[in-house]
Amino acid sequence: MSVKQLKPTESELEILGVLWNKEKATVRDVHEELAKIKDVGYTTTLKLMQIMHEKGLVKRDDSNKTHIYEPVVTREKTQKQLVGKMVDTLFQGSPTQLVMQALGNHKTSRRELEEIQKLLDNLKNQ
Amino acid sequence: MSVKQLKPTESELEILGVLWNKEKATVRDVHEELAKIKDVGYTTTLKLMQIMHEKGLVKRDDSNKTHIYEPVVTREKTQKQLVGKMVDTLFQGSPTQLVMQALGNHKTSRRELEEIQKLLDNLKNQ
DNA sequence: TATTTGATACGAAGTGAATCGTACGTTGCC
DNA sequence: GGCAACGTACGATTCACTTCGTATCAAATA
Repeated sequence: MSVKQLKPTESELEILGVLWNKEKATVRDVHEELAKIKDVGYTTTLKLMQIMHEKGLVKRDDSNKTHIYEPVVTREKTQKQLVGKMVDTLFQGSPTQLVMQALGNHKTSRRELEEIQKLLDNLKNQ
Repeated sequence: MSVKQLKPTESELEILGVLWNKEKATVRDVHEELAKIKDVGYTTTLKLMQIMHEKGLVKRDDSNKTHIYEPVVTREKTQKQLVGKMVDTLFQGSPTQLVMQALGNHKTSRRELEEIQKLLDNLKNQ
């Protein structure tokens, strides 16, 4: 059995988002991505990534002066974890309600609707 | 324009969940519900509900000694708000990905699948 | 009436997240 | 060599959330 995964904080999620997209990245890489969308100091990003390392959310190669970070937790696992929590606390345990909410409140392209339809057909035939 | 709705905290969501189900409730009502699922003191629940009142998340009738609380924010608005945030930070802006996640990782009854199918048909025909 | 019960108000402590300044080391020029 | 640039480490602060103890008041009751 693996260690129970702990919930990333809001800021940690932003950093994970960058790491998931880039696969690997330095603190500066991550910071420059974040700087595009929020006003934050370099050492803040550094500190957060160090903390994430302590928590085991990311691993790093520190054999060189400039450390290279990569995510440990996957995007899918994290999505599953947080969606599950949201279903529990906000949708009374009904993922269907969540689906209805998400579908009802966003514009969805025909292409995407077809994709969902395919998954739905699969689920129905089993 | 209305005041921007602020995000309820984890504990506040638990309390809102009770209030949404009961429509109205006293602190004791809420506390007894919460006590079923977590170990917490009465004054803690009281304090939280007072803070929620200050924030405008709930309103209360304090014309009697025992105050009666009811939610100001609706379940639907709150769901929409938090789902929207989750789509942004965890699903790269794609509600479809969230739908696939929710559908793929939970057992869903045929009855519910039909319900989703109905909504999907509606969306397709417009 | 005196006591107990049950309610609100509120201060204060504990905790965790986020932020940043400063110290310090290494590398690469001039 | 000396300086500037760039990197990590880390302490200290601030802020929000959570928790609970204590004070206080009002109502019910013995």
